[in-house]
Amino acid sequence: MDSFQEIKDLFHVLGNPNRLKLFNILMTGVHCNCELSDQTGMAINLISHHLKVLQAAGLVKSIRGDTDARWIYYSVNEEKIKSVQTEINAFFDPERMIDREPICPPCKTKTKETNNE
Amino acid sequence: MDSFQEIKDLFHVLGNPNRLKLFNILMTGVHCNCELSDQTGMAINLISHHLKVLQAAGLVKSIRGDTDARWIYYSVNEEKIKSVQTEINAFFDPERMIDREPICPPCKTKTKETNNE
DNA sequence: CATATACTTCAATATAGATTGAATTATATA
DNA sequence: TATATAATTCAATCTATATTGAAGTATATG
Repeated sequence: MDSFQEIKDLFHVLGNPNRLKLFNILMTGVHCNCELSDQTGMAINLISHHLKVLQAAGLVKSIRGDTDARWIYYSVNEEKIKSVQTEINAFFDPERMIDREPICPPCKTKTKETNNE
Repeated sequence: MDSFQEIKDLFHVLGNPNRLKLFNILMTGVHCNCELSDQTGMAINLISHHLKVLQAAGLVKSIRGDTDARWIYYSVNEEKIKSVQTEINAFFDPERMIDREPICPPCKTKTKETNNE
């Protein structure tokens, strides 16, 4: 997948405020479902839905509890976070900027000529 | 404005694929409206709308042409980009992660106790 | 001043996807 | 095995906002 596509997916997934809120909590460490519910006030099934999207994007992972497998613990995928940082820094890199002249007049003129013939 | 709010706004604004596409082009330098239209295939009024949102978020700025003031040239706000980079690196900083124990069992037990009394 | 060009604004519609409540699945425990 | 708990899935609805076409504004030019 090209890097623009990855950036696009990232922004799309984290563009939702509730999803971002959940991800932000997970960035501070492992949390169980009930903690996420307590801290956000979101319905449990809604949390479940958003975590699934975050997981599908590779940003988050989950493991079942070892003492009680009904509980599920969520955390960020640290490898993915690293690559996200790299990608995003490249995306916002001011070095991408080129000192250019917009070609506005030429492209319009061309159109005009074509129409006038 | 707190930094989470800024991150939230950023992701919301760039969460739209067309807006991201426009911003991505502007990251490579100044462009006129017609170039943006050529490169994206988007309707001119739609471009105008999205640029306005990008501008309201402080990400993009525009100036009218000096030879012909009908033309408008768009570019990214470099100062803003710098602060965005800083904020976003802080947001994704793995150092935020704390090695903690989810408190799932306690919080449920507490609820149960309260209900049983 | 009238017409053309570049762009924006407005109002209406379309659409993706967020949210909700109910049903379902997985695990644990009496 | 029956019941309770934790979480997910499903189907239906709601909502924000993207998109479209038409009208409006600003600037330029004959």
